[in-house]
Amino acid sequence: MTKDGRRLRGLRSREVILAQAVGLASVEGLDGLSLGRLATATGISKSGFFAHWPGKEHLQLDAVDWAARQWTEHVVAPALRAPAGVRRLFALHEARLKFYEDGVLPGGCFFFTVQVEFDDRPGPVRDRVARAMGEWQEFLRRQVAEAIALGELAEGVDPAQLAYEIDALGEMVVIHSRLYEGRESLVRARRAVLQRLRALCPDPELLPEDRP
Amino acid sequence: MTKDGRRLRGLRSREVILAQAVGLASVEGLDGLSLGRLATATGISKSGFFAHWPGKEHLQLDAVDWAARQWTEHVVAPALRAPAGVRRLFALHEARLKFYEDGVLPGGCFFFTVQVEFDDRPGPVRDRVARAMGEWQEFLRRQVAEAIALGELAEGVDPAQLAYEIDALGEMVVIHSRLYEGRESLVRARRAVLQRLRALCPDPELLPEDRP
DNA sequence: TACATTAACGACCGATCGTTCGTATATCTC
DNA sequence: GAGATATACGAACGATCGGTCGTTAATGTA
Repeated sequence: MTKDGRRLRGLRSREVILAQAVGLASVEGLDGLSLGRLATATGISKSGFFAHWPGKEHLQLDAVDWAARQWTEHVVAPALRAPAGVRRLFALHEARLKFYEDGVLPGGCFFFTVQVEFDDRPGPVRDRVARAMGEWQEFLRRQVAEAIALGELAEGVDPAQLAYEIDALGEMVVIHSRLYEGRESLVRARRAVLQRLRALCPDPELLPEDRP
Repeated sequence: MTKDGRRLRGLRSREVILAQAVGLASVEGLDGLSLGRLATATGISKSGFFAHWPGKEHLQLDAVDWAARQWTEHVVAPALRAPAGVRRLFALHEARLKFYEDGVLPGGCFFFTVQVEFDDRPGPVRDRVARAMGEWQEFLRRQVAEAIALGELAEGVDPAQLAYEIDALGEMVVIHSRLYEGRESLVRARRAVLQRLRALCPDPELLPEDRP
């Protein structure tokens, strides 16, 4: 019935604005991103934003949710196609590296930039970011725990500790690869996790070889 | 001869300004830090800065150098008191963790914040930051190489790879510990490196025990 | 068809940004 | 002591910030 009405058009604008906001924020941060620049980037007037959000902060909150959804689609969902256990764990790590390598976001990683920006600034945005990242880390831990339960990782492994290390190597790529060009950082992060998992896995054949 | 003359007073002001700038920048970034706030924090008028630097960017460059000197004094120098090899390598990691734990800088780590801020923004500040961080990583690699040369690490170890992993675990602490309070992140980063080094070291007795 | 809602705009607001300028004064050099 | 130099200031600049307001027009609802 509705052809291209006011409501649908509004939803589309919302989507365009949020996508641009997440992309720009991955470079200059959610607060560093000014409404003026977002306006010129989207072709929508500054004051037009206030038809969708009561203020900048609400737009920021929605941007965080949008970025979380994007992360789920690009990283979590593809990895879930791998069989549970150590293979899914490594697929998760590789999907993340691919996300960075493909340059899905111009700044590399939205959450990385935004969390550094807000970690010392209490408020709703910080809380939302912390929650989203907490859920991701919890998800990582659960994958490790599942691999242990399946007997695909040594029993002595501490899920939280291993998840922490894998996450650290993933984050480091964002830092390193942006400051020094080249794929070196990607290769190192991949090798580090692969070596670690193969060493802890009773059946290393489940994982790709270390030096193909 | 000079009691408390213009020149000496100038040097002191410079020091006060840079110290404050580095502290504030560790929280809100070098660009996020505004001259107005720096003025109220130091008690020196905004326009007074221009007696020392021709513009904000030059102040930022000096702040990077100041932060690098601080890092050398607080992290590198103490670790150099440990004997070369794997002990010095681990002392370096521990000195870094202590730097974060002591809260020397209100934002945790100057270079971490600033590099995220500038990694997508070409210019002299970015170059200076990249150089300082490159020197630090090169220094780390040399410590690994020396440990191998001394026979304190297995021969197959790739210095760049191991240095990369140690650095990643150190950086992760800044992210993690600021968003989720508590020392958990410090403990994990310490354990991860300690386990890794003990596993690679022919004489693990050189290093502290894993679970004291 | 009548009326309320929604999307979007341009003009404008006070605050803050980095920066410039003229000025005052204490210190260094000669 | 004279003149140059360095430190620091207050006032003001144009630009940009997030945000308000009144308005227009297309759409949704009745």
